[in-house]
Amino acid sequence: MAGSVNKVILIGNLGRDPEVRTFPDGGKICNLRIATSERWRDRTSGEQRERTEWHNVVLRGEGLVRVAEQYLRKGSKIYVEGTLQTRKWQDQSGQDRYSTDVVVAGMGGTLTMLDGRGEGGGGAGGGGAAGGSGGGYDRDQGYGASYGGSGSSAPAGPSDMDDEIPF
Amino acid sequence: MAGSVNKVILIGNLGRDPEVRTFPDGGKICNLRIATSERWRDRTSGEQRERTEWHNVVLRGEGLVRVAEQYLRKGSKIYVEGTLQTRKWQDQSGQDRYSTDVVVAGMGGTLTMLDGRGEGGGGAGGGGAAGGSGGGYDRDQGYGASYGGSGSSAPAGPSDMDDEIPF
Amino acid sequence: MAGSVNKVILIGNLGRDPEVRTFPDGGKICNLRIATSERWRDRTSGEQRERTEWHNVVLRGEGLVRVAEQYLRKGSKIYVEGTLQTRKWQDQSGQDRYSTDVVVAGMGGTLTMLDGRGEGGGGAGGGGAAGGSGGGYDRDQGYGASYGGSGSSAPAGPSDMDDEIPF
Amino acid sequence: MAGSVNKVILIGNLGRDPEVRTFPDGGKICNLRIATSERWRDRTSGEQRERTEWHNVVLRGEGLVRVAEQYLRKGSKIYVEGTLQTRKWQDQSGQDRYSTDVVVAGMGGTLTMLDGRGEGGGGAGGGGAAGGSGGGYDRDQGYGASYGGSGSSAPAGPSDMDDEIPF
DNA sequence: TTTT
DNA sequence: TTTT
Repeated sequence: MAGSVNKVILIGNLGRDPEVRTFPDGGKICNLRIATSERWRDRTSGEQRERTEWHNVVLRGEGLVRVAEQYLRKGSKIYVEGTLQTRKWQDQSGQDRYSTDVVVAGMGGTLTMLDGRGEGGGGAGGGGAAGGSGGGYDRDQGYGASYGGSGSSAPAGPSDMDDEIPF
Repeated sequence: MAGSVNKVILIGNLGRDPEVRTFPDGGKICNLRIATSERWRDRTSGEQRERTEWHNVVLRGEGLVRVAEQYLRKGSKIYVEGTLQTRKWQDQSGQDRYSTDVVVAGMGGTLTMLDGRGEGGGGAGGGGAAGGSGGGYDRDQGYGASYGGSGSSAPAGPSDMDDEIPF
Repeated sequence: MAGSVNKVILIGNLGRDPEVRTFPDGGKICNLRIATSERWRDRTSGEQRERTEWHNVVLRGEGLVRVAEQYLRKGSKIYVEGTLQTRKWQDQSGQDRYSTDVVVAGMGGTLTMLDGRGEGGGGAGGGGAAGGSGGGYDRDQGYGASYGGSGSSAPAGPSDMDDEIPF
Repeated sequence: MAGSVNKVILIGNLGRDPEVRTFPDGGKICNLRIATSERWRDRTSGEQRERTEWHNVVLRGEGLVRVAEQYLRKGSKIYVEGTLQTRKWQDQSGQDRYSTDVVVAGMGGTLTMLDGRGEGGGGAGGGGAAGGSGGGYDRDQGYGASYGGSGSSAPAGPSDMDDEIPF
């Protein structure tokens, strides 16, 4: 089906430090846990209510992962743009289970830090944008999934084999 | 946490007819199953690849539900804007399970039909927008979640006279 | 044309304090000047480049204007979601001129403050969200254009009890 | 300012055929004129109102331009995602003038056709997505700005020199 | 289970 | 100038 769009935009804070996983082939992904919350006044009781939602975010692509490792910490506030993906897995008893992630990768993926100057909870150092640099993870808006370097002009460099990666 | 955003934008087709549930208090919700798909050319093999993603969409609010009942059918192409929500439930064995939905409701929720002229598979009739219906489910962009009830069907309260305001 | 979408999402900083205009009928709008900037590395020279874009943002609706007056200052970082609107006017010589604004109003409009805790440059005080107010400018996500007045401050009509509904 | 976002999302119809401009260096851009419209019921009069907004959209990057040339026609319905850019120019009398465009290019830019099957008004032929074409303008979602070919790993291939191009 |  |  051409003509489809699958886009998620989140602004929230990390509930814990980023978790990076390295695969045998050297590929890496990074898992983030992001909280968003909404507040509203209850129509009937007039009380203030709040609800926090937790999101599993997966960063793919060396540039995005490196930025996360260097600058993000528990508490960091970020903007991410990615796609919704539900993956199937099996629990110990062999039953099918499903988990839905926000995958930030490739051309449509974006990660932007919103903390004043790269603090967060740990001391990510650096600052808003690319900071260090040398890496080329600067782009359109904030850090983009621009794992440029290597000449990989494809949308999603190392993630071509995503299908095979049991992240 | 103020300062958060939780937004999902999908354009896709319904995999089946909308399913409406009515609650004891008369409230209704509507469940949609929407497919999005992405295509890309594999970098190494050069082959065309495709992956379809299925999304659970929940419409809340009488206006949205009515529009879905009247106009949407299996195959309908729509634009929806909503929020990500993961809910917890228990399976037969009492185990915790989680499901993630795209909830279209309230002020940030939008549903817009993208089919040429309100067909779909069944014969939704009508067309693009809500049409008459006297319901006031017309808004900013397409059908909005404007269960304003009280007659407040206008886009922006005091701005009804925007045309006249030389801002 | 049903089936259209006109949406702008900006995250940036105010270039100056908000400017509020009051109309004879008591209505108010607020003009903001927001900067976004992109950075990229020039492909040929390898130099770091930056380009700043300035946006005219118009807030309509008493809730949004009040929030801006109270909490926003030059330097404040905000998220806004609105629509693109180009208006025509005439310069002194009677020539047609056009200006394009991002209008934040109505149901699709959102303004969220992203500063740590409601500072900005002046001392907006308060914090992230609507603060006390009793005004109902709290909503789905951050401050919404919820000039509902009449008591309809809830996110989604019948879904007030969503927590209890096992949908 | 790191940490900024500048994003426009439009769904609308072309008011006329795409207009392609070729530069001395062989680079191309394509200008589109897209209509979006909103409908609402006037709160006081109860009358149905409608307002159409016209947007100038600029496609940059050979892939996007080629897709536009091949498949888009007056009347085509499309989804575009781009950034807001205001450019300054001088009229005959030497006065500064400004125009605001939605620029679709680079990594954040997306163009997706929403017409049933690639019709439009002329006979764009083909269909929804890029289809054959051997061009590789298929990506994440619909046609992406995947000016792959030439090994240009940069966000916006030929647009590196955008600053210099008086488009 | 949709669409192309 | 598009669309409904």
